[in-house]
Amino acid sequence: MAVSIYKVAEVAEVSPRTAYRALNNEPHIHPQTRRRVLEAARRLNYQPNIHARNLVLQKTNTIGIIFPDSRNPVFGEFANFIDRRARSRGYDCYFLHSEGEPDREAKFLNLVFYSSVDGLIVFPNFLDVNRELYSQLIVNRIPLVLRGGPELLLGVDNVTLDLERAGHLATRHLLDLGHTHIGILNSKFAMGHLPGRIVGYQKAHQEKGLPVHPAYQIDCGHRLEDGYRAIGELLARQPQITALFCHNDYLALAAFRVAREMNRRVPHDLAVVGLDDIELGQYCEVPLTTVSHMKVQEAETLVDLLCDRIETPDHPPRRVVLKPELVVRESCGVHLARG
Amino acid sequence: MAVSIYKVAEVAEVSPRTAYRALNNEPHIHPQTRRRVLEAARRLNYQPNIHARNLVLQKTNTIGIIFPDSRNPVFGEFANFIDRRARSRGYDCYFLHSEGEPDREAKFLNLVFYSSVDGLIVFPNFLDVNRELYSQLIVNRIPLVLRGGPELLLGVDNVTLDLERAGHLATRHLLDLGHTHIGILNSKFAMGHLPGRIVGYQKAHQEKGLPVHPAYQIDCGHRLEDGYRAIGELLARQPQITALFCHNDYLALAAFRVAREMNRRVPHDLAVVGLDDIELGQYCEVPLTTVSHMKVQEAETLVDLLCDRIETPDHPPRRVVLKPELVVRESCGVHLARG
DNA sequence: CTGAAAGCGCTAACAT
DNA sequence: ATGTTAGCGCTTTCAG
Repeated sequence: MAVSIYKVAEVAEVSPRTAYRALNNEPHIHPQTRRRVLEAARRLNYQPNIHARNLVLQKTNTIGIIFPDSRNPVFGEFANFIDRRARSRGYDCYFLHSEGEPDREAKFLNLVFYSSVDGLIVFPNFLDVNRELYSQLIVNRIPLVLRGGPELLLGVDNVTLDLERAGHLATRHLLDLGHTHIGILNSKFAMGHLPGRIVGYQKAHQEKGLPVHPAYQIDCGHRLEDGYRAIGELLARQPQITALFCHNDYLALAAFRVAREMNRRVPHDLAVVGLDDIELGQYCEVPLTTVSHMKVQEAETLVDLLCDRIETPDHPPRRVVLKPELVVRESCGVHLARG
Repeated sequence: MAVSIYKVAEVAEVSPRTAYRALNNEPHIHPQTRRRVLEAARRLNYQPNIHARNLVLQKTNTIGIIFPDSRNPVFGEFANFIDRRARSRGYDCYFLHSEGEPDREAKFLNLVFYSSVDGLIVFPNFLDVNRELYSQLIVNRIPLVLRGGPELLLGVDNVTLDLERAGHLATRHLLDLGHTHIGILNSKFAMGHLPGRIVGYQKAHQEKGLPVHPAYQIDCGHRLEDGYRAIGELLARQPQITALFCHNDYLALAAFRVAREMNRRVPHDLAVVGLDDIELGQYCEVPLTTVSHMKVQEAETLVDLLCDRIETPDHPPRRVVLKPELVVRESCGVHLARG
C-alpha cells in the first residue's frame, strides 16, 4: 500500500541499502546515485514508516505530557511552551488529558511500556490512586518528570513552584491593601499544593499579627462551575470577606460573576487574586492581579530534565523549585488604595 | 530491554504463538495454559510493543486532529468531545496545534504518510498555502475530514456550521433590541468563514430596511491581543457603535476590557455577542450572549465521518451543515430592554 | 562506493 | 490444542 524504501530503491535501480544511504544523508555514495534516489523518493512521495523505524531503533523521539484537565487554559499555554522546547531538543510531543479520571491517567502512564514514548512529563492528579503504577515506572527506571507535588516520590525528577511563597505573596499583597478578611480557595486535588499555599497565607497573617479564620477556607474542584459554586457559598456564609485568593486564574474568573450577582464590584467591594497568570487574566474586564507561574521557565525545565534523563539515564535525580512573582493589575484595586 | 511476547512465552514454557493466543483472547487454547501465560505476562508487566503491532497491521487506531491554535479554549472543548467519541469507536486521538504557522500544519498533514495515524480531522487555517499537500492527501485517498470551509475541496468529507445563519441570528437579535449601529469583527484566517457571517449580518439589516456600513467591519487576528486592539480601534473610530458581533467568544471576552477602559458598561452602553459558546462565557462577569457552535454534535459528526471513511473508504463524500442556535444571556441586556 | 542479510516484536497463514 | 515460519519496513553489520 504505502511506499517503502524498497520501492524507492527499485525505482532508482539501486539496493535498499543505497537508497537508505541517500535518504539519510550518509556518506560513501556517489552524488549521481544520491540524486537519482532522492528524485525517486520525491516522485513517489516516500515517507519512512515511523513504526518500523521506532521498532528497530527502540526510540520514538516523542515524549508524552499528561495534563489533568483540558478546560483550564493554563495547560494550553504550558503545552505551547513545552512543545517549543521539546522541538528544539529533537522531540515531538504527545499531549494527553486525564480529565479528572484516575483510569485515564493510568492508561496514559502505561504508554511508556507500550514503547509509544521515550518518557513522560506528568502533572499528576492521582499520585495516590495510581501509586502502584508510579512505583512501577520508577522501578523500571522509566524517564519521568513530575510537575508539582512535594518530595513524595524520591528518586524522581521534579519541578515545582514555591507555593508557600505564592500564598505569601498573594496574601501579603491583600493585607498591605488593608484587607483583614481574606477568603482562600483550596484545591481538592494536587496533594501538596494545598499545604504550601495555606502555609504562606498563614505566615503572612502572622507577620501582621492577624488571626487566621479557618472558616475563610473552602474546598473547590477544578472546574469553572466548582469555582462559581464554592465562591458563592463562601461569600454567602462569610459576607465580611473582602478579598479572595484563588488557587488558579481560571477559577478566579468565576469570582467576577459571583461578585456581580451579589452586587459587589471588583475591586471596590471584593479584591481578587489568582495564580498562574493566564493570558485571559490580562484581557478580562478587570485585569486580574495574580501570582505568575513562571510558565516559560517551568516548561523549559520540565523538558530539559526529561530529555537529560532520557539521554543519560544514570545521573542523580534533580528537584527544581521556581520562585513565583506577583503580577499586580487591577483586581485588587491598588489604584484605589493610592487615591 | 523491554519484555516481548517471546519472553512471556519462554517464562510460561509455551511457544510464542500460544502466548499470543492467550494474550489476545483467541480460542483453541487450554484454560490452564492460558492462565499460565497471563500470569507470566502479569509478573513481567508485559505490554505489547505498539510499533511492531502497527507495523504488521498497517493500522494504528489513532486519528490526528489538527487545530489552528492552542490558546482559544474552544479547541480544548472540542478536543474533549472528539476524544470521547473517538474512544467509543475504538480510536485514540493525537491532538496537534498549528499555532498560526503554515509549516506546522504541513508537517502534521504529513503524519498520515508516516503511517502515524489512520486519518485526519483538520480545522484548516492554511488551505491555500498548503494547497498542494491537501491535494496530495486527496489523490492518495487518505481519510480526511475538514471542519469548516466552503465546498472548496470537492470529494472531501466536511462538516460546517451554517455561518450565514450564525451571522443572521446574532445580528437580528441585536437589531430586535433596537441597535442600529452594529460593529462586526472579521477573521483574517478561515477562508469562507467570513462571507457566511457577513452575508447573514447584511441580510438581517436588509430585512429591517437598515443600511450596512462597511466602516463597522474590522479585520482581526485570532489572538486575544488582536481582539483587544481591533475592538479598541473600531470603537474609537466609530463611537456611535452600540453593539458588537465577534466571530468567536474568546475575542468577545476582550471586548469587556475595552468597554471598561472606554467607560462604557456592558450591556448598557455596549452589547456584545460572540460565537462558539465556550464554558467561560457562562461564568464571566457579564454572562455572554452567543451563537452556539453545537460542539458536541459537531465533534461527533467529525469523528463519525472520519471513522466511516477509514473503515469503508469507498462511499461518496458527505457534507454536513449544522444549524447554530442563539444562546441569550446578559451581554446584550435583554433584561434591560424588557424593563 | 554498493549490496546481502539479519533482526526489532508482533501477527497470521499454515502445519501438526 | 499447540507450534513453525514468514513478513511488516526500517536499520545496521559485514562483505565485496
